[in-house]
Amino acid sequence: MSSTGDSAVSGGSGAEPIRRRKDAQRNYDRLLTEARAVVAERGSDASLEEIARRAEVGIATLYRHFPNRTELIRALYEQSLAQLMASSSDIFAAPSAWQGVARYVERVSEWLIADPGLPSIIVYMGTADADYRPGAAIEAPLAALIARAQADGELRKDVNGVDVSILVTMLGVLSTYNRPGQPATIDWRRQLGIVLDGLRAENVRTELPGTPLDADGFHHAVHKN
Amino acid sequence: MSSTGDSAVSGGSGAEPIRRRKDAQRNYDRLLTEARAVVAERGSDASLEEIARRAEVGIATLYRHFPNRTELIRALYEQSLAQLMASSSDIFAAPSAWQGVARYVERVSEWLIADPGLPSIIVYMGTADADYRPGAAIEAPLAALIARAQADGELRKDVNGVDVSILVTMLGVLSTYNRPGQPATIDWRRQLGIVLDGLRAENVRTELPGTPLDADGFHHAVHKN
DNA sequence: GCTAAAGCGGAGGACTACCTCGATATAAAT
DNA sequence: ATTTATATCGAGGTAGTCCTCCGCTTTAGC
Repeated sequence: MSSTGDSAVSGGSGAEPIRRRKDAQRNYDRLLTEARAVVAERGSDASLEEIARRAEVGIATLYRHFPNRTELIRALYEQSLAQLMASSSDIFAAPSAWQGVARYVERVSEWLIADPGLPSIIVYMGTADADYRPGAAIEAPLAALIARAQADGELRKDVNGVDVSILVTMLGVLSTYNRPGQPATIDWRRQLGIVLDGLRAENVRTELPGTPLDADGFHHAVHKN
Repeated sequence: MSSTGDSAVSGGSGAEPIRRRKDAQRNYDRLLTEARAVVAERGSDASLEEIARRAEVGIATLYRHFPNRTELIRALYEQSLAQLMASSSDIFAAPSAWQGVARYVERVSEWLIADPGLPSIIVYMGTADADYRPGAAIEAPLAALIARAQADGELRKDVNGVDVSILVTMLGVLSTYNRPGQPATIDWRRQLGIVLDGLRAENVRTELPGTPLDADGFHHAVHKN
């Protein structure tokens, strides 16, 4: 689900496809795959030696590819982010703004659910690497999408992009309760349906307390420091 | 918020108030308080030596009171559970079944939010101590309450107690994003409002996929083993 | 095939955590 | 005030982790 032949993408932090010896590339991919699995089980402070063991690679080899834990986690993070970006092209191309919002919630939740290690990875990146703003690229378009959906009278008017993102985060943590091998006992799409119904303008019955958090505040809260 | 003079309750796993020397009781309470704080920060596999350090107590003293990590976590768990039980008497005494459901969601979420360590503690108890069924006492009354709310036409008919409990779990994890000292940036009550609106029978617009999980399945999923 | 660069592996020193043991200190009962 | 059961403390053996150094192996270009 996450390791199927994307060795062309894995590597540099961006566009340059780093040239590596064949065996090195194999070990690099293997390390990344096992790291994802171990981090999913033990969190982002998992033992690097265990990751090397599972990848059947010496500990020094791990350190050759990733000089420190932060770089390893960053590689996992960027690999995942690239996948999200690829699969999210259709969010803003939805037939209606409301459907765009719905797709946003669904796609990002799906993405989080697919990898139980992601919450831990995201928090780690925020603390380790100062000013790392992953969602920056979508913040503005999302706000615009939400404004449109509200103008259309479909999305409730008392929420903003952060409120929606928090709901996504909540849905995403359900991945915690799915065992690695097992076929997912909790069907998060049921809760997704309930949440979506709660977001519709026509369904507003409860007045929400306080005021919505802004993007800065949310970033600060999630990427704790 | 959690350590204010309940030394009469702390101790045994039930009704017997264990007799201890005065200094021993003081250290016991202090250990529990600091353990809760450290577990909130680092999870249930936090360093026992750090807990002892913060409680300004020798490591051997910690082991005298709690022979192993499991007993320490269990003590935290039971202390919290007692608090929940105390504050939840009014759930089933609500004016209407729907309001009872709403109170259930609110009270339990409140309880989870108050202690960021709880999710970790609950999972740990489930794995370490085989067949430990905390919610057992409320399972049946909750199911009855839900049935009534559905019969009243207030709660959507396609959910069961587990669906509601999952939503509570989702709200509860928002505590993760509140820093210990800080005054809580994320206002979970906004998401609570959205979720409650999504639960109202009159607001059903989305058909929920699959079938709800039963209590056994939920217990299995949350208390992983 | 040969060679040089690139990669690999594991030992090892520093650190931290777990848990036990025996010596010392202290609360409380007479 | 004395005694004794209760508690406390930190050293220390074991084990796991982090990260580096350096000798050996393998790939890839000629």
